[in-house]
Amino acid sequence: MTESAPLLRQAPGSSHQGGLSFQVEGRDPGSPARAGRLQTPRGTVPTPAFMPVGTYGAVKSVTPHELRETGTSILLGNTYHLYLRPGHEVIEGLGGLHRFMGWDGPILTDSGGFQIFSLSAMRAVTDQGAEFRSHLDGSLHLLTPEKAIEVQASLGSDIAMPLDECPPGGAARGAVEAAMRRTTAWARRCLERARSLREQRGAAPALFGIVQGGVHADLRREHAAAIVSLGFAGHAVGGVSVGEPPALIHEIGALTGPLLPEGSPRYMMGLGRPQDLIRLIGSGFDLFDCVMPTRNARNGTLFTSGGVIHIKNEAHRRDPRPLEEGCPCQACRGYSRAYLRHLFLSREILGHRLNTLHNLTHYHGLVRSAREAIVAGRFAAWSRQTLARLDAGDGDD
RNA sequence: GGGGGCGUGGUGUAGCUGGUUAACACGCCGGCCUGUCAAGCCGGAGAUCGCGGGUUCAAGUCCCGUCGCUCCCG
Repeated sequence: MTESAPLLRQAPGSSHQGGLSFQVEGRDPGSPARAGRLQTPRGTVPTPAFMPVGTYGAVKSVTPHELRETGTSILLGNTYHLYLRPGHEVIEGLGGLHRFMGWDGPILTDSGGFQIFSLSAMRAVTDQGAEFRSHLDGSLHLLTPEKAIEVQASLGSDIAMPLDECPPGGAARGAVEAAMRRTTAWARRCLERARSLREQRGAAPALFGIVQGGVHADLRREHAAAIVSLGFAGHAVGGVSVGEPPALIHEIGALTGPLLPEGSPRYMMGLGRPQDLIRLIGSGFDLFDCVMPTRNARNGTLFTSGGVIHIKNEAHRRDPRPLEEGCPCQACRGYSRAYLRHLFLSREILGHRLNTLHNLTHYHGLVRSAREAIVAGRFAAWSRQTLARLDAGDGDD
């Protein structure tokens, strides 16, 4: 973990790496898929990796200790939410987000760009930044690219995301192009602010660039080139699964993944279902985050290698079996589907916890299997078989 | 014994002075959820209105009887 041999040969601005290094340890001969190791000052992340979403400084219903048990190696936190509550300066005063929430592993923070998009009813975006109203109390705030970096730095984030503009799936081409230009301009400002912070304080988060471009192949190519040229420590694809036809998710991934540098991490933002992760790993992506395993757990949808289980369904009322035979999670080790169904229908918080632990364990197990398959040189077969099981089953086999 | 109130889908209730396919909540069944305003959202099944009779073009909605529950007075 102390070794710091940056492999960002393609990235000219290696001074922006913020203590990160990334090694590719295995490649699939038939696709861009690779297995790697992302080293951060707070620990190593074997890739492909899934990042549970801890918006408010907590992965809902579970503790950091339990997250470790599910296989979590890196978390996602959120600038927008923590800035509004309790306030980044409060967290900074208490020793930073890691100490505040009791998680000592790496944290990647989202910039708030997605909230500008998803809370669109209460915002106005200009070149200066995004002016928005708090969803908590209606107060007015201005989030600039510089501010986004400052907030993430004071949280103590290990990997910060630049402020970007994420147009909705149905956006007109012109709007997508405008969002790209703005995202590029903001990316430069974010890099500059990170550089100056590093000079002032001696430390600043590593920064990943974000590629926009909507559903247009030429725009994705153009923006990938623009962002890659700026020398980020890693690269993300944003603006995916924001309302466009689902089939395009994989097309965008297949096109854009290989356009990003091989020597640094590739992050597909906000994805996805297990099927999506498998395909995107096949397109060369290393990092993912998504609310799906945690939110769906609380809403009663549980993931297994045979497909999805709706735990509230009548079919599970008297089912003594675990969700998935052999799953190492707390829920599968100790409880029946019938009991989990009962907890869900009774709205017991234990149900939310067990369901969340199961879904995260399943997600981490999935990407770990992908990693092992890549290292073993059998990713193509693994991918085909795993997808086939998901497509065939309903989880109740 | 006398007087009053109530009986509407599984449960609890709406249904104004009678007028199209009886509403709501919860429950039940099913689905959705992709950089979390989300322990959330959407949909479906389910009552002919205690029972019998009457008035009326038309009754859950008025009248009579009856059964059940309930309150008050003896």
